Amino acid sequence: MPELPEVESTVRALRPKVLGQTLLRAHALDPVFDPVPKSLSLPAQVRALERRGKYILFGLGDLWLVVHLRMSGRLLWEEGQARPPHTRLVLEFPQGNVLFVDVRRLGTVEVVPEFTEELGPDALSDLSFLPEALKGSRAPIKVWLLDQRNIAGIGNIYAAEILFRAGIDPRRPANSLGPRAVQRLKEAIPEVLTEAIEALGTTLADGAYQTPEGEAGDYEPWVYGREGLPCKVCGTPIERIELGGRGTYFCPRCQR
DNA sequence: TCATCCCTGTGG
DNA sequence: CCACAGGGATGA
Repeated sequence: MPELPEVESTVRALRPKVLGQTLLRAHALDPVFDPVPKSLSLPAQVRALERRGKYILFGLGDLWLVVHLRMSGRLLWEEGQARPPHTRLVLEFPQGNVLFVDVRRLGTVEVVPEFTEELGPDALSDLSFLPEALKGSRAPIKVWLLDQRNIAGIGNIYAAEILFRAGIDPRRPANSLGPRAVQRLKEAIPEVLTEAIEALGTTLADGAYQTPEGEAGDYEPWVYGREGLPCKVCGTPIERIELGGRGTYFCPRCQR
């Protein structure tokens, strides 16, 4: 589910709840996360809450509690005793709890002294590296955008949305993009991601994603998940192909 | 660079 | 029943 806009929305909603607050206890409801409470020295004050790509980092004393939501994870803020199905980990604060909920159990929570993931520049940072970086790869541009070592934060929904906005066929090799296409891509990335953050992300029909306070995201994809439906710009049916093992949606007329 | 796997649920 | 799902690690 969660890509940069959903993760950023999650962090923004949680920051005022937990920044500077004291994590009193951590409680694993899934044996996979038993090591987490043990490896923390509690109570500890939350000195930072940050997003790096799609990772969420809680700064706790000298340690980082690192969360990756993968496909179906989410963090909820719960002031009562409610424990939704598939709650895996509870972080207890004086005024409420942060719940890590994850149906598919692909998400990860780790405690580390240092964050060492090898991530490319954040998708919302300065993108002037793009032209040179793209020259070095023959991978389809959509596959390139999904590789977090190239650029961090873009996932399957927004890769499709960004390439639609930029008018680029997702199958084109990265190194085949001319200067004008690269420029459009460079502009489309922050435009799409910023709009999605303002909408609090994308909540698909299954309703799996919600903000920590239970709100749905309002972003409405132009192409993602719209196979066979008319392109909102030109009316041509949206196509679905497979790229890099993932479903890939695009408008064959608007994207070349 | 690809398929495969991790895991669970839903929809066709 | 099978296909597919917002992500990513792994090994061939």
